Amino acid sequence: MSSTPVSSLTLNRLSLYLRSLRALRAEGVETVSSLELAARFHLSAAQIRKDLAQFGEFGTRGVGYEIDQLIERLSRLLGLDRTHTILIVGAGNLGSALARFLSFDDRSFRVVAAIDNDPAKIGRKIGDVTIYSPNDLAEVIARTKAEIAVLAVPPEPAQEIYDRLIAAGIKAVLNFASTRLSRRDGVPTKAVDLRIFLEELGYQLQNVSPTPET
Amino acid sequence: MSSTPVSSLTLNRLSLYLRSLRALRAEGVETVSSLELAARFHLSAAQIRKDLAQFGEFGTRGVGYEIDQLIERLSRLLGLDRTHTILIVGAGNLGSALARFLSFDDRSFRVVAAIDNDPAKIGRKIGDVTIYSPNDLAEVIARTKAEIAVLAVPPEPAQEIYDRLIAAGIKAVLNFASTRLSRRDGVPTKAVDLRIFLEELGYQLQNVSPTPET
DNA sequence: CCATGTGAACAAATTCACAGCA
DNA sequence: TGCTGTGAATTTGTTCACATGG
Repeated sequence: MSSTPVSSLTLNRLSLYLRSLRALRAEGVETVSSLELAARFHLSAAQIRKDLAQFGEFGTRGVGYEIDQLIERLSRLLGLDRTHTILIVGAGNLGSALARFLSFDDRSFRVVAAIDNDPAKIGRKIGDVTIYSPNDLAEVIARTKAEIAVLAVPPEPAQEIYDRLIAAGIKAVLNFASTRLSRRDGVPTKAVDLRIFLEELGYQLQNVSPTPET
Repeated sequence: MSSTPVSSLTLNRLSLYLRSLRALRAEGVETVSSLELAARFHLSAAQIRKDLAQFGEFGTRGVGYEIDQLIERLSRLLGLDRTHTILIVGAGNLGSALARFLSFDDRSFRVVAAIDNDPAKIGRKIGDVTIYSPNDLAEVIARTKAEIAVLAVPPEPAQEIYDRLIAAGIKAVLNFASTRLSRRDGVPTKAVDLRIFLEELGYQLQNVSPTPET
């Protein structure tokens, strides 16, 4: 099915385009050109066209893009037309916040369970989400059909837990632990390292006014 | 002072190198070559050398890098040798979690205050961090000398709050609101969009086993 | 002799500019 | 006519390979 492997950068922009398009639709706009979209949301027109063109011809020359249709197509492309189930691993401060935060109001993502090794937490709930013991990991994943694990545990046990998650059938991992995981082939894994973002800002702060970064 | 503007990519790798070096130092290692560092932490040796060389000659040929010295220099470079003060803006789920989570045990970053517009929260604390009213924004920033704002508010008011923060003297912003901010020149601003990370994984999940991304 | 530091080759991503179609 | 879709040019980032110096 897939022709060229799509880069992370492109994918992230598609999410952005989708969000922008939804905003326009909410305003009742029906058609938009790459130029309008770019001007409105601080993007690059040429890039929008390049990104979209990778997946087929979405627009009509001389007119632009039909918004509803483009939203529909991008949603399908990103897999947002079905629900992805999320398992929160580590119900500390960050894990709990993510459990609530990622309970978006839409149909694309749903937090189905949480795991924590603190006996005091097991059986309790974060909003609608129940916390289970690591002992029940495999059972919980099987029962809830959790696909994506959000790893919010300390760095030390992260690798071991990662391996166990994959052994138990998890299909993708979003890793908030500040440690480099050796990744399992075929399991998309994305690292989000909050400390590194801060350090980048720390650097920029010292260096008066060089080009601010994204 | 600064010669070439340093890319975000390079900067983020420097943070990674620093972390790796600290791990080595904790093991009592005193000297390391780019090759050893690369092998140990799944990095590229040539890239380590290129990245470091941007900032002067750090190593000695035939030997490698003296770990303590390199840690010292990288810390200084990234501005980690002094404390950066953080203001949490929005004390909802995410903001509160970040307030706790970013209270690292080291000297580089310190959360000094939080802001929220919910009257019920004002005056209360998240760990050691007191929550203040948006009305006191300027006063709080002046008193605490907060440099970095961590924006964890809903998308709608994000732009307005961002502008107010900068008017009140904030020097850098880490933005967790899922909205594109029009940024103020000279104020480093970094967006962290959790939704987009998930959507990327959502895409990869559909597309069986193409190259997993970082 | 050995690992750094670096120019030169390569690869990836972005921007330009225009041909071609509605 | 106007905007898409795209090859070509450019810029940015990474890897290679080696001369240089401790």
